[in-house]
Amino acid sequence: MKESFSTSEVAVYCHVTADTIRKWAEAGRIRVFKTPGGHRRIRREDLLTFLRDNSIPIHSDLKDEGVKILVVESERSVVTGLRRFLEQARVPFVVETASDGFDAGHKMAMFQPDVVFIDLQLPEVDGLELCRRIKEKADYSATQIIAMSPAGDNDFAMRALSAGATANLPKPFTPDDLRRTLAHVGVEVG
Amino acid sequence: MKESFSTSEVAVYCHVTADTIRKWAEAGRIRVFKTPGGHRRIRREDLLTFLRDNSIPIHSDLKDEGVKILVVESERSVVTGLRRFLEQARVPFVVETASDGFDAGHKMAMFQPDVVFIDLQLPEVDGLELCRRIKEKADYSATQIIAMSPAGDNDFAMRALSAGATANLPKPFTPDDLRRTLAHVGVEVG
DNA sequence: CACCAATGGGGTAATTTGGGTT
DNA sequence: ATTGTCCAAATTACCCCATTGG
Repeated sequence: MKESFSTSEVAVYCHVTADTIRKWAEAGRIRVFKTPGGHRRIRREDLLTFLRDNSIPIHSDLKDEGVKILVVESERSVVTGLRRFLEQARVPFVVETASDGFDAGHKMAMFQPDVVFIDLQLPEVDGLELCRRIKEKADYSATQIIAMSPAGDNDFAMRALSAGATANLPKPFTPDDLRRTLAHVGVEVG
Repeated sequence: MKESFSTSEVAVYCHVTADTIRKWAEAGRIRVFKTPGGHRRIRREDLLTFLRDNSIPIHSDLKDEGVKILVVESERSVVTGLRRFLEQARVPFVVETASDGFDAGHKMAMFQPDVVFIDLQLPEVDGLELCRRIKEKADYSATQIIAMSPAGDNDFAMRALSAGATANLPKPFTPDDLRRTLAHVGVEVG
């Protein structure tokens, strides 16, 4: 996530030109610091404050509400467990769900999750194929996939990893399984 | 693509003067936000909503380069026929394809098509379910769905319409079938 | 070191606002 | 009731070119 912006970048978010941002900075309307050479930089935090103070719509690129997690499953069992765990661990997060291929594709595009949980035993959709589909898109090369296969089925787990999953989570899982798996995909827990 | 406009720019699209836009903004009729200096800005999205709500013709500058069409099928037969037809008819268009539910959902979100062709005999996906999934999202209430069922199968065609399709296109189809169907979903041909 | 798109400074032009009126 | 017009003051956009940043 970008932590600071130049005047012209801020200009886009504010729907004005870079010159106007310059004026605002000179007038002290927006908080700014300068590089040794004199170029202005605006911190993300300061930009957000400014946008909020002036009721200017905030583009989703600027928001940071925590880890974005998409759960693809048919029941709601994983979501509830995940929610409880992350709340207790005080990890900021947003969870969305999808129950079929269409929803999964739609949410991937709209929500741009950091982590995707995929139940490999979905009734309608081939979970392994879903892993491949996500990973084959360059935009999602950084997206972490956690495949969920029945506990004990090692073969299934291996196939998930070769289909593009970063980690495998047995199902059902303990809080400790979850902690370990999330840590493995780079989500700081506790 | 411009993402926001000043009052005078909006005035042109609405066929009134900038002062009138100002009044509309004050009256809360059109969604607006202000720069710190007090100048009004209207987001493209909000302008389009306003124009649609008031049945004001939408200038092509506000749209992108032609009718956006998404074709959901497994072979490439429909796309090639469609391309040839639209080129010959000199209708500006952009076509994208999807071959499964995931792709369809992803392209719907990224591409935001005006018209979606759905082959009801897809091997992996239930085309009727796809129609319902698209139509149940409020964002796509204006999206036109053209279902494609085997010629002669009236029952199939009827089910497609009740699932949310605007029109049915027999498969295989003639250029005239295509012209009629496109006209029916509001694409001006010839 | 050299490149080149981006930025700053300062001056000027064009738009926009708000309020009152037609 | 809605829209178009007028005005001065304020705000924003545009322009040139030396400097900076990646």
